[in-house]
Amino acid sequence: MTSQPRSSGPSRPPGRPRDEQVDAAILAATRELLVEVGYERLTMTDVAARAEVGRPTVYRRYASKEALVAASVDAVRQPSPAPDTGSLRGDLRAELLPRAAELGEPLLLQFLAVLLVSNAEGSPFAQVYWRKAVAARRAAFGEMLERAQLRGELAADLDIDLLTDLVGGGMIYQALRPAGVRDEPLAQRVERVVELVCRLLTGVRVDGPGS
Amino acid sequence: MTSQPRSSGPSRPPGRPRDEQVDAAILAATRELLVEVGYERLTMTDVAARAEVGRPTVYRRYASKEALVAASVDAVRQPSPAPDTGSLRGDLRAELLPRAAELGEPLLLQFLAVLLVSNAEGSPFAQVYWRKAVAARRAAFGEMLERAQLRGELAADLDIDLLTDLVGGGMIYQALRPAGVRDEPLAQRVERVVELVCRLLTGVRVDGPGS
Amino acid sequence: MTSQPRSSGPSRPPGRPRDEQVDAAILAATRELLVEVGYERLTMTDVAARAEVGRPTVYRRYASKEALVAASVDAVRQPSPAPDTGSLRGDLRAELLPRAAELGEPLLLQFLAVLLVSNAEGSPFAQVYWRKAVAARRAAFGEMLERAQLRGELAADLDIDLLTDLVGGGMIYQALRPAGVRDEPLAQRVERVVELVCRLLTGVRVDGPGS
Amino acid sequence: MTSQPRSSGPSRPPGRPRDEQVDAAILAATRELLVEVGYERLTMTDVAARAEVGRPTVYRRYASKEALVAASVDAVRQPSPAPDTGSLRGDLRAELLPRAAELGEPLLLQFLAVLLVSNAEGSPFAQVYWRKAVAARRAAFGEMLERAQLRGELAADLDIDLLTDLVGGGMIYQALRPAGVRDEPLAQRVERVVELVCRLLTGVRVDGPGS
DNA sequence: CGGTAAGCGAGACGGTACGTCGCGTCTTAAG
DNA sequence: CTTAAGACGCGACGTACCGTCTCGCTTACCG
Repeated sequence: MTSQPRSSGPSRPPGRPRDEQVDAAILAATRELLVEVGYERLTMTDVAARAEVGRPTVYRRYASKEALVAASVDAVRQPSPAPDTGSLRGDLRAELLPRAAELGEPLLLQFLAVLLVSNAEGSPFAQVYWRKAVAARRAAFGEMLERAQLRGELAADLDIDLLTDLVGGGMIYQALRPAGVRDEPLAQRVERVVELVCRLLTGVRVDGPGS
Repeated sequence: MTSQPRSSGPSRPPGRPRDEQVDAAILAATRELLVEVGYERLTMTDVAARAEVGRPTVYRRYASKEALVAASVDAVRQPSPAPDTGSLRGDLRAELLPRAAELGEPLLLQFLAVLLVSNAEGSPFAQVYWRKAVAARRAAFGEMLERAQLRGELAADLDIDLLTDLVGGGMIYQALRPAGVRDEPLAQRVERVVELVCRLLTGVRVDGPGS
Repeated sequence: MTSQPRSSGPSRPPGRPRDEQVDAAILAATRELLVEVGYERLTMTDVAARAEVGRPTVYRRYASKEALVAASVDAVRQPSPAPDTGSLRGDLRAELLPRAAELGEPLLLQFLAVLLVSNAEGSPFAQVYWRKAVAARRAAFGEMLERAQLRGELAADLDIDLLTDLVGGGMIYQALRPAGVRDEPLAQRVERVVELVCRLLTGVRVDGPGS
Repeated sequence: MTSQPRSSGPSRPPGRPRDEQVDAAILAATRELLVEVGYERLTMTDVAARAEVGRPTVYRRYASKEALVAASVDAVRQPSPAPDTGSLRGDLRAELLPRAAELGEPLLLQFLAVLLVSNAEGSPFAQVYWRKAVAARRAAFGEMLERAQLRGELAADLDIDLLTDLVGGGMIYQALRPAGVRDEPLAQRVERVVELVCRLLTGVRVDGPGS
């Protein structure tokens, strides 16, 4: 395969090609350090050292620390389709519980924080990531809710985008509460949030509509 | 008797007391710069320069950038009691709309981001702030909901703490969405979230489950 | 004695008089630290602390570190008359050997170095001290040599000022050679220098002028 | 064969080599500032600025101000052989007058002072320099005197090492006397010292002891 | 198969912020 | 008016990290 006759295509650029193992090592090192020390205390020098790579080799791939971190986290997210279990309750659980598990991973949590800080500082990277990764998830969630509306499980005039924000915010909020303040495991807490959301969305009925 | 050391009382410590104008100038400079350049690009040197103060004078008060920022924002929050308008809907609006206005201020937004980053990095400062500032707000909100439960406006078995998370997360989420992604003014968007929350909490039942 | 009726005289200035014990403590602390850590590493804070005195109390007496050091060393030198033993050799020994002993004291050595550095930097303090302390010693030495000339022990046309430089430089040079380079005790070495000076000044006569 | 590491030889270390122009610029800047403001007022920041170099670049080469100054002066001294004119008088003049000229240069003077201060503070740098630079000069001077002894111009039993100290001290003393105290140019004064030394060493006997 | 263009590890470079320390001045309260 | 205590403005210190550069070497392709 090495002497493949060009086949056609964009005709690989001249010179030595980039080492893919280096690519992987850099991203892995970044993720590890991100979890271990956090964004602020992560240094390019440390990343290069852990990846057993020269510092310029990192910069050849990513122009800045911010870009490196973005890429390292981006690479870890894999898309998954919106669940379709047939019931709103089932869909919600199928969608949100895995999401909660992800939030429990320190890497994603860390990244979330970075995203927010960068965002607040007007970084372009935040917007890019938001549109790319967050928007997809939101769209899936939205479809899920629309199906529930079609089935009549959910009030048809509820603003789905708004609802998505509410549920998403509620979920993320759990993960961002400092560990020392939380009194129960994240997973359990999130489970209860999911239950609450189900109750609210399917129409609470406090003491009957009769009054 | 003349040399009696005032017996009890706080009896100021010896030496020149700290200049309160300096205190104020440092906090003001920090807030300004936080808004102008953001947390990462804020430097102690710049803070000192803007406050027209020596750098060690800043460090005398705050051991680190993190502590400085925490204090600067902390000083800006003033407590307000939970509203009591007599109806859940009125209370929610009275409580949440001012909160939304605060979120619109770049300073608080910036601080929120810092809080999250610091938190993820295991900083003690995040926990302290959380307990001090956030917890008070949450308690007020909780009382508000409890009154609604007593009045029968809200299902008595709803977990108020959970509900608080959900609403709080939904609110904050609005503020943290990158400006470029938002399509309507923050205030207007939040108003709609409040409406949505009202509908959910008071038991939606738009067209009945029957149809 | 405390209630002495003013006696008369220049009518003591108003207010609390300066504490003379403080004066002494400051100078003593300075000398100790000068010997222990040297001029560069000596700090006003340390001096004040060791003297158990506030820092401004030091500054009230001495405007700068340089002035403090000058005063501290100055206070240790006491004048002594030029010896007059009747012979050049006796006078030289009587004058130079005590001087050598002084050079052995770390304090004076340290001060000498400071004097030189300050001098090279054009400090006024160096000149003042030079004129005050060094000049007196030089004058005494000069008188000694003049008496020797009158007695005919010393060539009458020798430039005494020049001779003083030569002998003085030779003496100081001994003290300034780094301890690690010296191979015999300072006192012994200086004794031999004195002997050499005596031989040279009284007119060496190698193998007769006849040739 | 292609990857053979050159077998023996110095074989440059990996990485970018140090910029020799930077080396030179730093030393030059140091010398200039040393002359302009003196040792105490010389700052690493100023050196770096004048050399148009980052501050860390200076620290990469010299761990401290002391080491920097040592190197900067060290680089300026070039060895010269002991003169051999055939007569003690000629040799003395040939050796000492150039030395006096050097002493007239502010740089060397400044350095001399630093040497002394550092020495008194127990710095290793002083001893190193002493052994390296001073010892060589002393040896040359000693050889010169030995030749004079062999020729019978100088008493054979004079201790040459001691004599070297005496003459050296006398010379340096001239340079270190504060400029404001000196009344004639350094060069002229030194010339007279040389003359005096010649008279003393060759056995003074101006008008005989008889008169 | 030798040339050439790029990748690579290493590390120096200019710049900038950090957090500390010392200087010399000031502002308190106590005497 | 002196004293002890200590805050203040200033500015240097030595360190760390950023992002760029320059080395000598290696690795692929391309003629």
